[in-house]
Amino acid sequence: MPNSTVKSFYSTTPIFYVNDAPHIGHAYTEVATDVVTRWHAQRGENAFMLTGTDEHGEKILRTAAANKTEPKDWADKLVHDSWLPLLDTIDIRNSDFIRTTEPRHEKNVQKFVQHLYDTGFIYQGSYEGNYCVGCEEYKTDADLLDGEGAFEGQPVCAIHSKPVEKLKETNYFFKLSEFQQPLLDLYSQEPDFVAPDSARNEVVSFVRRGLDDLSISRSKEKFDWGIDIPWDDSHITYVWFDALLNYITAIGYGEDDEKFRSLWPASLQVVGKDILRFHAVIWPAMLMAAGLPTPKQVFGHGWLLVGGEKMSKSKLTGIAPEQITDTFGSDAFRYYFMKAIAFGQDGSFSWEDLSARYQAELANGFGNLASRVLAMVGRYFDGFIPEPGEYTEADLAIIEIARKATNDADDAIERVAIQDAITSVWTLVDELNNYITVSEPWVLAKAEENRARLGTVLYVCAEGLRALSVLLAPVIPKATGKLWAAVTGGSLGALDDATIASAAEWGILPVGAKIGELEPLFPRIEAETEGQ
RNA sequence: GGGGAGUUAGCUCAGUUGGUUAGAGCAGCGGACUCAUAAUCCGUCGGUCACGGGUUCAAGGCCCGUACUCCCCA
Repeated sequence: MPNSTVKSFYSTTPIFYVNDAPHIGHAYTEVATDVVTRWHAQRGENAFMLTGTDEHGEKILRTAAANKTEPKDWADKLVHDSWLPLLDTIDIRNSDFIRTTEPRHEKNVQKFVQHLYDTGFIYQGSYEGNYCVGCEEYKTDADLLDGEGAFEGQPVCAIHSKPVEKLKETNYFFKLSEFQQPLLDLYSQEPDFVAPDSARNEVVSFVRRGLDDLSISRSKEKFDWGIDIPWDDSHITYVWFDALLNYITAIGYGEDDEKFRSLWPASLQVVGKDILRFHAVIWPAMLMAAGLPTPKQVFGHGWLLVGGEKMSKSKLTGIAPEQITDTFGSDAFRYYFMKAIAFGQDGSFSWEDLSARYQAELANGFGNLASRVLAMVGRYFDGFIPEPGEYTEADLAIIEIARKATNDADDAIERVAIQDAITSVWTLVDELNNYITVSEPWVLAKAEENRARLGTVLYVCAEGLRALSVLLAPVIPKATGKLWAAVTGGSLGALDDATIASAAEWGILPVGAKIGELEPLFPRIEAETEGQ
């Protein structure tokens, strides 16, 4: 429901290459984008998150053939068997899911390409080079190695170790070279366009060295699984050119101007650092050529390292997200990767660390806090939220911490510093646990004259839980949903409707509300050797 | 060959523009407490900030070099 008076926040993830097997790297990108987007939604903004699948290209055509099926059927199967389930596994709340084989995409990619052709940014040329089918791109000599074994004497792709094919074709080229200066201007005028700084530095130095025009078509003689070049049906669009355009075709480019204008330019486009160049160089150049605004920010995040190495299926360290969620749940998955790793830097994953943080932070820190507070409200006040009396210094300190945690976390999200945001929120978890110990409600409960004080202490605790439900909802939506339901007892409506700002306010929980039951949010996990 | 990032307590990491005795969490050790998922709270142990030079009144932070790790480009 686009509303012009409400700020919009449009975020994107890269689209999954449909042939890949989902692993925690994919899930990591999705979760990060989802957390930031949910936070903006919780602020009351018109938040829209896009993800999807990239389904064109020679490799998919070949895989489909190897599986004795049509490429579209093959992609259908993978989307439904792998990618949609992945989003469910890690609790992603995307607003839309674009597939590059959908008419809304194909048709409007053609419009875009035609527009660039008409305005002279695309021209015909010829290209000769060594093509690697695995990479789906031409390789320079430096990318090639001498073949070994069966491929003795042939140049092979350094990545795939398979022979490259010598190809010469007439192609259409995008005048990327004309955008060197405009891109450099963009980077300097909008320093946050590429983040973090390390990524920005790489991009800037790359563009400073000059840009070559980019081949954006492939002859159908080779394969024809792609989008036709509209004025020349002997060519199809190069997969990357096709794929990048998903970010605008999904939101109405070419056919729904109102929707498109309400969301574009994107606020945040999250990518892994391996594909940063496509998103921070080629993509903005394409948009400039078409006269469209560039996204506010392209954020390149780091790799997940397993045992010190980049995780990949070929190194057999690829980990399927369900391996983690089956044992720990989706909330723990989301929390762990967001809290343990500085977003933007490489980070190491280990089962030991995951397990330790689950136990120490989620079960003992947060989950147990919820249990002890609700148990005391139940035991001492029959489950009714007590009335607070006059606040002492200790109470006011908690109120202030809730306010500060909210503001600090909000600032951190603005910088896409997800880890910092959670750390800020966690100060409230820790301080509440501390507050309870110091306030000793179980001692107060022993003497009737302390009844008022006991009520105040537990009201402060309950309000703290209310604030935490809101602040942690973007990260651990399932657990906070249960906690919210229990602590408000339905007195404050839906958690989704509670704004971030309300977490910084005090005294919102109605006195006399009946709390609900709460099962342990993060039950202890006995087996410590899971995940082999 | 060119460029970028990194190397800080057993582990994972913070350390703004250089400025008092280098921090956190976890793990370890000692204690307190019992509302709670044997949870919580307090205290404590622990670092020649990769190595070698240099600039400075002052460097984990700046400069030069070396080693190792990773990434991008050619």
